[in-house]
Amino acid sequence: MNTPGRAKHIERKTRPRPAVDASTRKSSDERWREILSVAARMFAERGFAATALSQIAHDLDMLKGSLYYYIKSKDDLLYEVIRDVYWQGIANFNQLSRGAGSGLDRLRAVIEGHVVHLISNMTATTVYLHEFNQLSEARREELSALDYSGWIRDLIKEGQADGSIRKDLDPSLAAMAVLGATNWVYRWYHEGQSSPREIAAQFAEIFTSGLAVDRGASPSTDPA
Amino acid sequence: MNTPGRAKHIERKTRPRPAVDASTRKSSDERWREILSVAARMFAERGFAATALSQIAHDLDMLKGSLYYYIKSKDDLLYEVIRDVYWQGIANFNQLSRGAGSGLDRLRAVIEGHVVHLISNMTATTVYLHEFNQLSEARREELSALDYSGWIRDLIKEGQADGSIRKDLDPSLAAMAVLGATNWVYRWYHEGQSSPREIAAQFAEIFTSGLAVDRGASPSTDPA
Amino acid sequence: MNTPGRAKHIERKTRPRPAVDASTRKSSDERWREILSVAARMFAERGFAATALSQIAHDLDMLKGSLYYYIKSKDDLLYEVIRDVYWQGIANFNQLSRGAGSGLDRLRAVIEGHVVHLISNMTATTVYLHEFNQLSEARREELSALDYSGWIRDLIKEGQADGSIRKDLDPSLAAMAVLGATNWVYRWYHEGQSSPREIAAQFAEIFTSGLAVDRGASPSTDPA
Amino acid sequence: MNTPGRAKHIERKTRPRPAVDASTRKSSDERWREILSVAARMFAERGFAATALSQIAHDLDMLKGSLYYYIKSKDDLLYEVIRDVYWQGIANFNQLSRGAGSGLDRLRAVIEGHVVHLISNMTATTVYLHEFNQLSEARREELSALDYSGWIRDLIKEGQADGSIRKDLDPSLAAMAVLGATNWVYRWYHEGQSSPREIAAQFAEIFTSGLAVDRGASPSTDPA
DNA sequence: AATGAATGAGGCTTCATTCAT
DNA sequence: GATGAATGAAGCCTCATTCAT
Repeated sequence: MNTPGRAKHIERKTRPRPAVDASTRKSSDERWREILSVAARMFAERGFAATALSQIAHDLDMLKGSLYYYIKSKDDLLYEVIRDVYWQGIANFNQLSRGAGSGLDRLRAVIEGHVVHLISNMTATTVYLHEFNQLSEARREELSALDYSGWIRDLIKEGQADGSIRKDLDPSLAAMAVLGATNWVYRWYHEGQSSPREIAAQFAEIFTSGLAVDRGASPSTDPA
Repeated sequence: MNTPGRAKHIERKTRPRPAVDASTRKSSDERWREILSVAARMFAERGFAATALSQIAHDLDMLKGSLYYYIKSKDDLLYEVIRDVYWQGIANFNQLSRGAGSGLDRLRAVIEGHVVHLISNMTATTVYLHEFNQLSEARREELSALDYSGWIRDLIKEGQADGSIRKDLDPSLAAMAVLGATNWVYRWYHEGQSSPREIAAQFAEIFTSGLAVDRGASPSTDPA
Repeated sequence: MNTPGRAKHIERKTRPRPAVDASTRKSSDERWREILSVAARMFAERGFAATALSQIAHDLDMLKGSLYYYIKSKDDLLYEVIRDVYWQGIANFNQLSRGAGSGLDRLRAVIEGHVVHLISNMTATTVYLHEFNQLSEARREELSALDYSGWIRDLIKEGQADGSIRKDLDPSLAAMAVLGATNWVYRWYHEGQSSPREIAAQFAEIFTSGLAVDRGASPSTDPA
Repeated sequence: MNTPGRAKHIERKTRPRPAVDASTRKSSDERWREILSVAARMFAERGFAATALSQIAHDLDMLKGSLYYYIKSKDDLLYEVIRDVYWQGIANFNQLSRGAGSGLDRLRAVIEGHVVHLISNMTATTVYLHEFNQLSEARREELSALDYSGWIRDLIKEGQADGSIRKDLDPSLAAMAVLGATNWVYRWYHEGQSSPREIAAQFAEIFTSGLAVDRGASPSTDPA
């Protein structure tokens, strides 16, 4: 597991795009987004290794060879899809955990926000969560700063310190439980079920109830 | 989310080698179990689609073509790996949920038992959970009876009926939270961390606390 | 029977190369015709199942995988080779049988025309006649409209109706005799023998004499 | 084409069979005949190259490896199937053409006998006629003595000499017509159609009428 | 900004054949 | 008289990638 902290200082590299003059930039950029979108969808649906570039190209009404105007390798495509959602995830978490309130309060906010964010970016998130290992090792390392589990664990520790969270739980394991429940959403959610907000609220409720100090046993009159 | 990754653990399960007397030397059954074991390990490590039969054969010191003495297709191999753990999972769950006690009590037993079982069969479980969709459609349908989420949901409903579980939670969503937390274990567990039993106990504790009735009924956030 | 054998002749048909002006260099269409031609020749020489795509590719100075830019499967190649000659055969027959004259006259024209056509398209005809059963069932059905035997039978019936052909012969069997003699040409013809027209004329003569009315009506053997 | 004559002096080689003691010989021999029979059927149905030994073995309820107790190679099987019918063909022809009467009379007998023989041995004949080229070159040469076309041509020449057959026909071409019509039977005959004798009679009638001297033009009063 | 025609490597699968038992 | 477990070669096919146009 990784050292946590508030999302380290990592500059965002500019996408490797071919030099295009100003006039064509606009449309090329649109095409690029289409490509990413189609690729994300197919990687999510069938898996990275099981998706052929020719299939992606087909859905875009172009030939597979033409994709190489935009990418240097298939791995590029996976990387770009994941990088997008990766940075959004970091930004999202930073904002969520920066709030006021006890550790438990902030944990609730994080759970809710995480679930909503995940569902809002379902396709890319699915690719990120399911296909990360298919990235080249270099790229996997490049994208290793995002460590939700560490961040959540720290939040739990803070809650234990400020008396809002039970001390009999292992912060790391509790963090894994939270992360598992929330990440797993990509495996079962589909539209038409409960709304994202409802899911988020219920999950947050379950975990805050589960982690909160037991009023009966050890009342929360034990501030840090 | 957390930097995802599967194969951190992937222990080589020692095969339950049936005591072979001298006359039965090197039975085909033994070889078949070796094949299943190696295949499971590699599918778990690199993914089904990214694993070549030649790699599996290489690890077994045989030629890739020779695998076809045992299987009819690569899909067969995935199927056999998954089928094993699939039936064990069903059997395991049946036994766990059959116990006495309130719905909540049985839910606790199921959570604990499920986590322990999952960790005990880490490799095959990883394949089952991560590569299920790579099965042919026919096979996916054949293996569609295993519905942990439905079973857990029913358990929660029973708990709500017998008064042991809060009625303000959606049983389906709560079941998904439980299942997500427990299934996710395959994504982060590796030996040397907390013991399986410890993990199981803590997860069970978090969810039983979270779902139990009789806490101060804190549906709405109740800031300090 | 005779020592059977197919490929004695197998001339390399010169492709009808559409006059290409300088701007249209090396069109894909030209390559495709080369592929068809080479495939037809090899299928005729060694049989479909015994011909490897690698052999075809080798003769074309390309890699076997490259063939798949043009075809979807090996069966495709057989199909395309056969389809060409199949339609030509239908067109040819239609024209031949449409002529004026008695049934016998038209039968003579058909026999002559059929033999000439067959020899002119020896390679493809050989593949058609010898490898038809190697087509996938779907394709065999697709190409089931060509029914020389039925057409010839009808011609004979017409001849019997108009009094030009003996009525003591079974039209179906007589048609089979005609078809067998003419189709069999692909098994023995090779350049340097009698000319196609000569063969055609002699075959036509034999059958018209054999089927014609007005010979001394020799149904029963009439020894000298 | 081959030098004709009455089937040269060629001794029949003993089948390459493993040395078996007298007690087991009987049953082994039976099994061998079963093997030949199944192989012939499958080669006739799907073609030699498209038939796998495993399919033949399957139909015999044995394993493909076990076939090698009886044969040394797949080619062996084809060879044995063909050799049987090959010798029968030679014997049959010898007997047929040895009769009395004019050349035309004997031609009639040959046609009739050939058709009946062919239909009586349909499966093996099909393999012989359709798969001969799939034999190894050595074996093809070994079985090159059977030359129906030459024999028939000679018969026709004799008929032309004795005045029973028209002199305006090329004996070779006429022989090919006869042979084509008769051999082709394997391509269309199936039980439930006209009886073998009927087919044989009609074919003989067509060709004797077609080849006979025209009573009007050149009466058969022209003995050798 | 893309096409068309490949390449080359490698993937899955089949199959004739072997050989110890 | 056959089995069981391979081998090794080859077959069909896929696919990421290239490059001239």
